[in-house]
Amino acid sequence: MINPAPARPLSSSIGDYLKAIWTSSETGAVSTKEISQTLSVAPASVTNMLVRLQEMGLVRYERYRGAALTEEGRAEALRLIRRHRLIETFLLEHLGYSWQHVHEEAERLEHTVSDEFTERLAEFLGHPGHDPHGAPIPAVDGTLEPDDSFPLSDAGAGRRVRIYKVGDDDSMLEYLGERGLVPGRTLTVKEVRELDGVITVEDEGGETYSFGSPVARRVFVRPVP
Amino acid sequence: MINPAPARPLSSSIGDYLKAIWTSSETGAVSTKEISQTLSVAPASVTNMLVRLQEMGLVRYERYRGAALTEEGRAEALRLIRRHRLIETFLLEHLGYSWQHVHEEAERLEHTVSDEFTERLAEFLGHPGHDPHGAPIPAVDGTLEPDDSFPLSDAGAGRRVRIYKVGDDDSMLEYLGERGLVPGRTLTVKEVRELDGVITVEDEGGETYSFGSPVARRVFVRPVP
DNA sequence: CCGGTTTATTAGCTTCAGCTAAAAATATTA
DNA sequence: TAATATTTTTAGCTGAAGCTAATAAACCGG
Repeated sequence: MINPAPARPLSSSIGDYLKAIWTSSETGAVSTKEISQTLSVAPASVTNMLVRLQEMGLVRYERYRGAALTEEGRAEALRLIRRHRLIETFLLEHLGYSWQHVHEEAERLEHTVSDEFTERLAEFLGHPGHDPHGAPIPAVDGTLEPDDSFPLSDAGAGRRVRIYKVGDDDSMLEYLGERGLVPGRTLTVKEVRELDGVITVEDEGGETYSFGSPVARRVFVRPVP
Repeated sequence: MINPAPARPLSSSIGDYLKAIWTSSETGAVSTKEISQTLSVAPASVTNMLVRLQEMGLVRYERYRGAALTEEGRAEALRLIRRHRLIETFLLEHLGYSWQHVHEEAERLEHTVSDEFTERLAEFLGHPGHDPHGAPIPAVDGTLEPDDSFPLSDAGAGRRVRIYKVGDDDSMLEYLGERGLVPGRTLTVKEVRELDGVITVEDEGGETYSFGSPVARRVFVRPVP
């Protein structure tokens, strides 16, 4: 069975939990506190919800030990992320949204929209593989392109890299967008200054730019062969 | 103040009540029963909600006497209807939805979408004045084109009429759409049979069609000068 | 104008998803 | 390792928005 719709439609907050867990679960289990912070919800509420999510089979959870998604939970999270990214793409490319406003709107819409809407939208958009931040869009069958990118701040001097995606922090996006730091751009790292982490890069036209580490940590790149 | 956004975002069920009241309020106050049926909700729940809606200033309500929208309630209802019809237009014209599926999706989306989304979508669609059923789309300032159409079943023999809108009953829409009974079409009424209410019309190409009264009551027309 | 039918309301309960405050478990550090 | 700090859980509450069952008002036919 590929990507079966959940029996009962999941409430929007359930989806928020799944996404939050998915996002911060690169390293195993996720703590109550972490979830509570991502969702701006009291820790006690998180505990509560985790118990329920476990009963629903979406999460594995052990008291005082944190939570992780089950296969089913992961599938549901990826479905939401697919929706989110497709919707973002639509808002940015067709409705002229600014990067600042997209995220919030997409966040709300992704919980409301049906599978039919999602797939028709995908069709309308020409089945994009990435959203405009460069983040890969999970496929209908729950497949997600492996992500081997790393922060620009970790690239050594002399490296040639291509921007893969940019973090989706609202104010940062605007800043990066204005400077043309968008996915697909190829840069050569000229210098990484030990002292303060300032990194200097050169674009294809020979222009050079310098960024502090807060920026460099939010621009993800991959090596260019 | 033109169309002020409500202080707190209204929950989706509140919107459902407002729309339900608006829709069945051509003749003054709306009864608890009527609302209860439109929304498939127990009468007791309706009473409950009406009290709250009154406290919020969206509805005028007197025990045992029914409810009517206040100016504020009406404005909110029209805002939702504007959203609904714009969304329907998008789903039908750009995502290739069938008339059957549009309504449900639009119903859910209209509660989620922001004003910004609505207006950007209106822009994207070229600020249409009517949705694809022919129903007028309320303007941003809450203005709604007066509707002087009447059911085809009430048009006397010999009348020349233009289809203005078609009822949005799901199965009916498909039926009508297949026969090209869409808004804008001009027809001449040839005969209205007393006995069973069957009405025979001729289109501009000289083709004739006959419809029983269930259909004829759902096709709204205006006289053609 | 009285009695029955229909429609509305009240009272009291349920579920969801949050909250606070207090208690318990785990982690850290002196 | 003991004391302190941090994190997590438990217990119990809140507010929406629904529900049922019982009661009350309004309407209607004889």
